[in-house]
Amino acid sequence: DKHKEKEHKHKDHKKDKEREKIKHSNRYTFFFSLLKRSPAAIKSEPEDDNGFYPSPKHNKAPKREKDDDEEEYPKKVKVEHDKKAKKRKHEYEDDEEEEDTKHKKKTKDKKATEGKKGKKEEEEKWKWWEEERYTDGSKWRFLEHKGPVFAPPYEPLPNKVKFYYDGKQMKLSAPAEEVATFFAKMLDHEYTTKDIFRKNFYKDWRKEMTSEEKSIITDLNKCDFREMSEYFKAQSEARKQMSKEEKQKIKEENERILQEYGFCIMDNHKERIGNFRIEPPGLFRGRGDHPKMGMLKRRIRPEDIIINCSKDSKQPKPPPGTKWKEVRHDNKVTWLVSWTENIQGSIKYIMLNPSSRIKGEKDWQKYETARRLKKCVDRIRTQYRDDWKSKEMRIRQRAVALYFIDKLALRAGNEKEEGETADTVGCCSLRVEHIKLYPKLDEQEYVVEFDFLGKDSIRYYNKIPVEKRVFKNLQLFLENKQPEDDLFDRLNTSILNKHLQELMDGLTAKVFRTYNASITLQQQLKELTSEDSIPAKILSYNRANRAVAILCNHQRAPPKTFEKSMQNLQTKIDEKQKQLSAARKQLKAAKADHKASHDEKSRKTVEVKRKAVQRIEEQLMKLQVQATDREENKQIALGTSKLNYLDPRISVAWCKKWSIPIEKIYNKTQREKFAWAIDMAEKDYEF
DNA sequence: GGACCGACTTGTCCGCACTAAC
DNA sequence: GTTAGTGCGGACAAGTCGGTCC
Repeated sequence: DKHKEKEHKHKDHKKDKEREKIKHSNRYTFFFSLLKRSPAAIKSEPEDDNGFYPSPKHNKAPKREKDDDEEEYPKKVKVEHDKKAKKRKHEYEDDEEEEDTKHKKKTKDKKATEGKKGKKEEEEKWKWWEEERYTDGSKWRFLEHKGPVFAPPYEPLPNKVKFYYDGKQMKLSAPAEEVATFFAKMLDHEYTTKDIFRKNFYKDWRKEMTSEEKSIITDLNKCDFREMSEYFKAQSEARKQMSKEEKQKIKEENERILQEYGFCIMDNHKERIGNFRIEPPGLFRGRGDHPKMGMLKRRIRPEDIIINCSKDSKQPKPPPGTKWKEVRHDNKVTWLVSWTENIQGSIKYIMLNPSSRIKGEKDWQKYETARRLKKCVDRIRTQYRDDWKSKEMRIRQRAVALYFIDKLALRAGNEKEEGETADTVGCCSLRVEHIKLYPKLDEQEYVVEFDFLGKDSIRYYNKIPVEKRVFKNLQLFLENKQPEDDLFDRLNTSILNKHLQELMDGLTAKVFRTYNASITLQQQLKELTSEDSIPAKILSYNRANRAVAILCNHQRAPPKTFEKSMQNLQTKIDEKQKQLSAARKQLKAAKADHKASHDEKSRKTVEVKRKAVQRIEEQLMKLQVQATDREENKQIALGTSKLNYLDPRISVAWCKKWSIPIEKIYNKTQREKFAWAIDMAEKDYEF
């Protein structure tokens, strides 16, 4: 627990530093140049969307879409479960005749060779995507779990660890001491020097003090936490030095807890829970310039917990001597446990792991919605272009905002309560101060410069030429406004989403992000992949992935060890190059030798040397590819887009098409999350 | 129509365990 | 066997979006 706290501090400190760096860097424009085809290019070529549909003969997806529509209208469609399931299965098989029988054969053979164990594993892998879904809005019929795992109780400091106030030693009461340790653990970090942090901390700390402590401690600056801090450092060091046996013991204990609390039974299936541990108390550290940083995140007790499970299940027991706040049986929601957090007053949940049916279905549905957008995106684009000319200001604003959301993959931008969170914005909440207009900039006309902090206070900086009409509209929106005024004063996310709902059922602002991300991946893969070695193909994949990450502005702080590891790689490349030239020389010599002697032995030597050169060339190429990939990835995070925006079926299809093992693209967790896609997508899948 | 709430997705970060290299 | 490097997975903050109430 203590260890974790410390880690926290570390994280935040580093984060701050990197943010600052990012703020002053100008790499964005550079990275946009990496995008072979910017979203703008995609936009101006509407023909891309024509003649693009999969042939129904081999593609399973179009059928699935129907299912999706059905789920969109759960109340309207009521079909008997079994019947429908059978029907669907039948359709599925018809559809896949050839491929499917092949597949079946394969799995049969596999089962036969793997024997009993393999069979068992096969059975354990439940293909929920081949089953019927609920159409009545309920999420489950049966739910049983063991409740949450609470944070370990506070362990008071040993007496030898002292706290000093104004130079004098002072023994704190347990509650005050606990909060003090939270601060002590963060001592090395910059934000303990920040005014807001200190102020918030001090205020909340006082609430935990006895009246006597309150009267003595009146100034945070006179508090000396250094001994505490040293103690925790020593503890974490000791933890690292633990013997193998001790570490093994801890691991086993964790595994035991996982087995006991980490799974639930939902509708006849054992499913993995996502986060079954309750967050430990500590000092809140939001991201960016958060007004609540330093506040005390209080300990969650059983009395704060609401349990959700089915009536006929064995209810989880609260710890001895305690009670749950409530036990409810709501099958219209997916969570198992919830509580209200004290910093923002928001509700936190324990839900299932991404590999679960309930999350997977939703994910699949998300991509189906994005695919429906693909079919009507031309119409929508035509319409918003028309709307740029509207007589009504609100319609023009809506149309320009939608253009940004589509072209730049901006987030919707809900309003936020001022003073409650860091000052960040999305599209609808952009302010005048966040954009600059340049009628002409470096050979380009009508350039808009965006500079704002988005989600997680990550800076979005981009200069982008727009169409003349958009530019003129923006000038109009800016008229008579102060920098802190809203750019789109007649628009908010609710208006925008209502409009989008009218354009397409289920359409909201974020669907554009999903759609543009997935379509970009598909296009980039088509463009970049060529008949080449597997590492080169994977580089192409990563580049396509990277184009999406740039589009979505998914950044990361360059890894601490980046420069060093880059250097190491370069050294390796240099060595390989030396090796290569040496090998070539040897080959040349062998050839000359063979020319002179013409005997069998020298011919063989030539062969051997030739192969050696080939092998080294391959190794060198692999290293170079690795270096390129890593360099390009320095400040870009691929994970978020891979996990949340890219239709996994595109990647699966690509792997199948180019005979790349899926493991090269998805790790174990990702394969579990995308099991549905891996199972259903064939090599000709089209998003 | 707007404040507020609830449910759920998206996002970044870091330590640690694992792996590869020596 | 040791060490350096890296990818995974957990933690938890911060978004989106729909619904309700007034």
